[in-house]
Amino acid sequence: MSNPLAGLSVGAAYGSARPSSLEGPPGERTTRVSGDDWDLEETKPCVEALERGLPGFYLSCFDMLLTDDATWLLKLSEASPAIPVPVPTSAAAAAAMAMATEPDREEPEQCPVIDSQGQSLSPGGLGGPEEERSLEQVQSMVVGEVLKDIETACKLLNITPDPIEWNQANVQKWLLWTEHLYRLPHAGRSFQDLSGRDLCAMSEEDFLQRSPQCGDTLHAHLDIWKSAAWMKERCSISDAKTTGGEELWSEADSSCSGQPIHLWQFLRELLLKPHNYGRCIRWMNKEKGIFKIEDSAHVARLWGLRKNRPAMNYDKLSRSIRQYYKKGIIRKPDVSQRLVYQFVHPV
DNA sequence: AAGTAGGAGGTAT
DNA sequence: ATACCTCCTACTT
Repeated sequence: MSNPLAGLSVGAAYGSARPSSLEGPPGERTTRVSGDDWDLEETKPCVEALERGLPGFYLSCFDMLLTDDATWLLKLSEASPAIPVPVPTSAAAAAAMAMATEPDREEPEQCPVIDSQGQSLSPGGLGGPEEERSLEQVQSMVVGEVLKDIETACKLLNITPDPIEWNQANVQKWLLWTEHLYRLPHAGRSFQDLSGRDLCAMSEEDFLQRSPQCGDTLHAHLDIWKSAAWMKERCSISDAKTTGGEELWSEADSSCSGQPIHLWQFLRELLLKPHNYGRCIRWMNKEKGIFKIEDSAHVARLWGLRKNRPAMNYDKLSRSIRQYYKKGIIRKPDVSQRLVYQFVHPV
């Protein structure tokens, strides 16, 4: 309950943390293009290492990311002097998350999940509960490490965590940083004239257009930052809630209720936080409950994150919305517009 | 191309 | 049974 990250799914990033028997449901109709993206090698040892106290959790991928080449630092220092040496503690986790958040790249049918809805704070019993608990530890640890990394990067680059606030120079710094961290070819020039807001509005295709080699990777990493901003917001809200008591948020936020969240609740949560999600979903007429999905892919991704469904997309999300027509929860407004829906019972 | 609509079969609780 | 998730076809914008 006080865990601000309960209900947050980073399970996708650790796709194979569950036994392989869960790898895919029987009877699925399409072939899984490639499961490799969802299998972090040596996950099991990693989890075990975690349980033992963790040092070197990310080591298998970490050494690859370390480098003594510091030329990038020189470039960066032009913009922000006196920078400490960065230590990307959770670079591997971030990379894994990048894969997970990248929308529909390969559409894995189903990947094993860490169910973050299960409020399994049950005392460490045997077998199942124990495993559940350790998976939760993994989850929150990954989230924590990713947030920490981003915080470090922010201090280092002197930029804000939320990409939307970046100016052109900030964007360049972030690009340089990301390119260095993940050894990507330089593409900064292709993004020269863009603010953070521009960047956030760009689809993966836009990224690829500007940088065919690594546009997809950059887009995925930006997604991590966006998601992190989202998580951070949740944290602060949760903290505020525990100190401040029950108010408006508690009614809207279902992440603490223990019940699996419904899609309509989730959409309303997003709508109630325009500061964070106004870019992807917003009220057109709050009184009438009419809202517009501005960025269908992003909303779908958020929903997939929340439900541990990495293969979620707008096609599926919208199908679920359409199931609400019959139930009288959501409908199309009288004047039907693309991506515009209406709550039948607005609050 | 992306969105809309709804059938059909599947999973998880 | 409920609430999706996934896949699909047909149609519209």
